[in-house]
Amino acid sequence: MAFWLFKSEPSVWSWDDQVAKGDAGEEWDGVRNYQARNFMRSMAIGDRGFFYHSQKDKEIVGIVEVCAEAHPDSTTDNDRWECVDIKAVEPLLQPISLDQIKGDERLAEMVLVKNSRLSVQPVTENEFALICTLGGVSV
DNA sequence: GCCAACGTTGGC
DNA sequence: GCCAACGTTGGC
Repeated sequence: MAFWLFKSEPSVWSWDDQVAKGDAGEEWDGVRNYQARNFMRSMAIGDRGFFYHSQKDKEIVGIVEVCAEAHPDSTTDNDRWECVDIKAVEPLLQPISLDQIKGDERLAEMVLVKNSRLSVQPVTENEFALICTLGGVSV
């Protein structure tokens, strides 16, 4: 299984919006970046990821699961853009802030730190497990 | 609100 | 195929 991080600006699409969709999940649409799209193409059903609030909050707030593989993005006619569907699994009891990640040498190599503009990115298994632990949830 | 970093576009 | 111009993202 692979691990990922999905970044969203909460005023556009928040964790609460995601939770409201329940197990049906929702398209992670609107991505217009090849790197991010390519990561989504490589995702498999059951992969886990973090849900990150950018801009104001700047923290990882929850865990999601991929529930549909890459398919055309319904928000555009341009067939080069694809997206997966994800569903909320559980919130972090303790959200993990960007500051906290930057301050932890074990997490300093995260793409979130290295390339802050990439909206869909891979997370290593170790990073995933550590953040789950820090966030108060079992993996 | 600013700006650095980065990605994309299009003229040559 | 290069690169200048432009647009967008997101941290500060």
